[in-house]
Amino acid sequence: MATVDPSLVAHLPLFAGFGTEELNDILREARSVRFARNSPVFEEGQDAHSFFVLLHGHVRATKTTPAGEQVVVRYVAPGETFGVAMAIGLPRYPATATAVDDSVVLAWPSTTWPRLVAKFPALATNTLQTIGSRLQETHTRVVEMSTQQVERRVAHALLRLAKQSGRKVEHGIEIDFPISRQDIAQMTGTTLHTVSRILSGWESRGLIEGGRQRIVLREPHKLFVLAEATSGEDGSLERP
Amino acid sequence: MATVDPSLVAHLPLFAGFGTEELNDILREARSVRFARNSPVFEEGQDAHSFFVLLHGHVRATKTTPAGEQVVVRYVAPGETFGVAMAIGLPRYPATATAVDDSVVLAWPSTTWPRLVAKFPALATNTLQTIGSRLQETHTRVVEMSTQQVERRVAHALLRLAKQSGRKVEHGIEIDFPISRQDIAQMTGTTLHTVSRILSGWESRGLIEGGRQRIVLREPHKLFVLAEATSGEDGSLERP
DNA sequence: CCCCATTGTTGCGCCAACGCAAAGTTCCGC
DNA sequence: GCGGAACTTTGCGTTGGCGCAACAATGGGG
Repeated sequence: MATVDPSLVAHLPLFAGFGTEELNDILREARSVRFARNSPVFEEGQDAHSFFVLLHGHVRATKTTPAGEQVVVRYVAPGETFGVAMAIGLPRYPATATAVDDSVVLAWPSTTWPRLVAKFPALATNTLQTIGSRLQETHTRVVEMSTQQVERRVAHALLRLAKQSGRKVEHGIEIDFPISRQDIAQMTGTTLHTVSRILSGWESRGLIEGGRQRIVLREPHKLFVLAEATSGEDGSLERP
Repeated sequence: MATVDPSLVAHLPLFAGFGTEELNDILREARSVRFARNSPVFEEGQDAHSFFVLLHGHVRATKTTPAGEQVVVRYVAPGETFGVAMAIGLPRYPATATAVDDSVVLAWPSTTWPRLVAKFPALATNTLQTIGSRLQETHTRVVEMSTQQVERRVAHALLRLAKQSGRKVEHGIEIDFPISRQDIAQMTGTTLHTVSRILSGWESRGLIEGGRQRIVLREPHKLFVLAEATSGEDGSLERP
């Protein structure tokens, strides 16, 4: 069985502090799997057979409510771990993971986790930090949803996506995977229609450039100002 | 210095799988501290000098926005850990912790964490599970805020508080610590006024019984129905 | 015991955002 | 190259919940 080149993953947070020797030991247990665009990596409620590291592409994690509404939990960028349900004590995946672009992942059977952790305790502390960061981010999201109105939330979402998965293009920064208005709505707790209206507005103001499942930030700084605007009162500009 | 009786904490998730011997080893590093009602345990932005286990009382964790709005991150019940910033790699506390009732905590200097983890790797995995659960809960909250309207969110919040810190009383279940309308507003992302209106409505319907910083659930089941009510009721309509 | 700060209630006007509807646009498979 | 599915835009009417305001009730401190 051909294992993955350790140098490809040595820099990942999950493997911080590991040497080539140990990495090989860990990588031997993994297999690399390809997922075509729009195909599911795993589904909410399935038992958590594997945990993953994304090597290439982008993966979207969503939760579905009993009423059938979907909410985007997060977007996974290359290098990040996902599907670590077992590590946090869940027998089933709490969300659905979908490849939004052709993607390549490393997959470990969940059963290997306890053994790996026993042998390499740093895996647990590294994962603890990763999950901790995610908790922080999710709290930030709660705070935003509690205190900001939709336009600012959308601005924050775009800036975050650009930071995480932005690609420099001629006229600005393009979000490096297909993302629809609907997706953004599900990230920010609003509706497709409201997002569309907001983005249309921004496009006419030259802040962004839109397209089908495509967004380019042309004026990230102006977006940032919009996102951080202290609603208090600073005699700023609104509504042309 | 008198150490804490191991039998008092042996059942806590943080110490799952530990024997008396090991517990004494760990407890020797801690000191027990009392906080009067409404006094701060630590403040957002302070460096994370200690981590804690709540032995008695109740603690509220809040984040404050640049604009000065507060959001309640969670309520800590006896037996839970809090202030574990250092364990998840944060040099400063990401939130403010306030004793909402006279409380007693066990406090370890954050510097002891690495040493304790090195000696007792189970601490890391136990904490990983705890943080994982919190991440789950926070995601649930995001989903609720994204999809449900205020009344249902408030119902959920009350039910959760009752489950976590409810005390059986003659006429129902009372939330076991002082909690204001404002607090509930900050938990659910709405305003004091809206919460007050909702609770007044429920009180006149006999669902709850209110008072100053006091809430008794008289008809938890009816509240539950309200919280879970599938208003739209379809079952399947959407395509990712 | 009384005062006053804190907490809770409620009426009223308003607007951000939703829901519905309908049409336009882009992409993909056949 | 055609047809349909998926995605996007935009107008319009409605409304949940916010903001303001004024008042009432409660309980702790002096």
